[in-house]
Amino acid sequence: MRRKTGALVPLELAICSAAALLARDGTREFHGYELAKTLGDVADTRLLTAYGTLYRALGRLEAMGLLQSRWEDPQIPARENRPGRRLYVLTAAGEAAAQEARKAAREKPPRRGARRPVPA
Amino acid sequence: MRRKTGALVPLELAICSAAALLARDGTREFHGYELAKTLGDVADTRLLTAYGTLYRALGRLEAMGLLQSRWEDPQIPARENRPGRRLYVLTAAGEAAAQEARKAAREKPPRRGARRPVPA
DNA sequence: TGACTAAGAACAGATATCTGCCTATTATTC
DNA sequence: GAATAATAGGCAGATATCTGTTCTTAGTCA
Repeated sequence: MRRKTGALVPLELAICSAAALLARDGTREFHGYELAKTLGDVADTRLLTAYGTLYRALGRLEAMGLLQSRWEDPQIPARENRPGRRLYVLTAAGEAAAQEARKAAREKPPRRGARRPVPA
Repeated sequence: MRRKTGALVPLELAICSAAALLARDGTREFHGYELAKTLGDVADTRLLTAYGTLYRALGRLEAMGLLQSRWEDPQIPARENRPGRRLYVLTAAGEAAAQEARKAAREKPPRRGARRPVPA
């Protein structure tokens, strides 16, 4: 779907909002799989049927400069016998964009029938 | 199934033999997923239905000292956007044990109906 | 020879991330 | 208001490795 330039699609907004909440709770960095589970708890599960969708959204957000990512210290996954994680942080721009998008969403509520992703 | 102490079960023999062949072809180090595909090409596919089986066998072989493992340089998987690999090498003991096991297998051929893992 | 049992094999699924291909939806254009 | 173009979303599967649980079989002992 086309997007209004500068606007966030619902999933992207959900990610940024969840990231902001996590940060407020002391978890500044998060990884995709973790976020998926978090979103799954809080929001409409249908958003998370496909991980591919989530990771692509994360990639877009990083490309837009709203998230920043780095690979965790490789010693950790090796020690814990699990795949390495890509850790994301919400940037200041991301925080601002999400705030903006939430405001826009409040002012122009979703068309009836539209699923709202995450109530944050 | 119980094992005669010091003996190798068919899958373990297959792994050691494949490792020896790979080494002879210039690939001293290999990883589980790679080996699975190799075995799949060469041997009875039924051996490879479950990766779990293979990784446990690799773990046993390492515990026996017939294989040695290390995690590859973490820069590489990060650069190539893929999970990290655990790299194995066949030890001298492993080479000897495999030779021994092959000799034993030749001298006492498998009971009828038994599937032989890899002809190497 | 037959029952017992230890341990390997199979099955299922978790952990994390990524890509290719097709479908659905949205913003724009006419 | 309908047609078009762009792109997000869904589906499927690859890349690698690991663990819990159940099934099976081979070695051992009576």
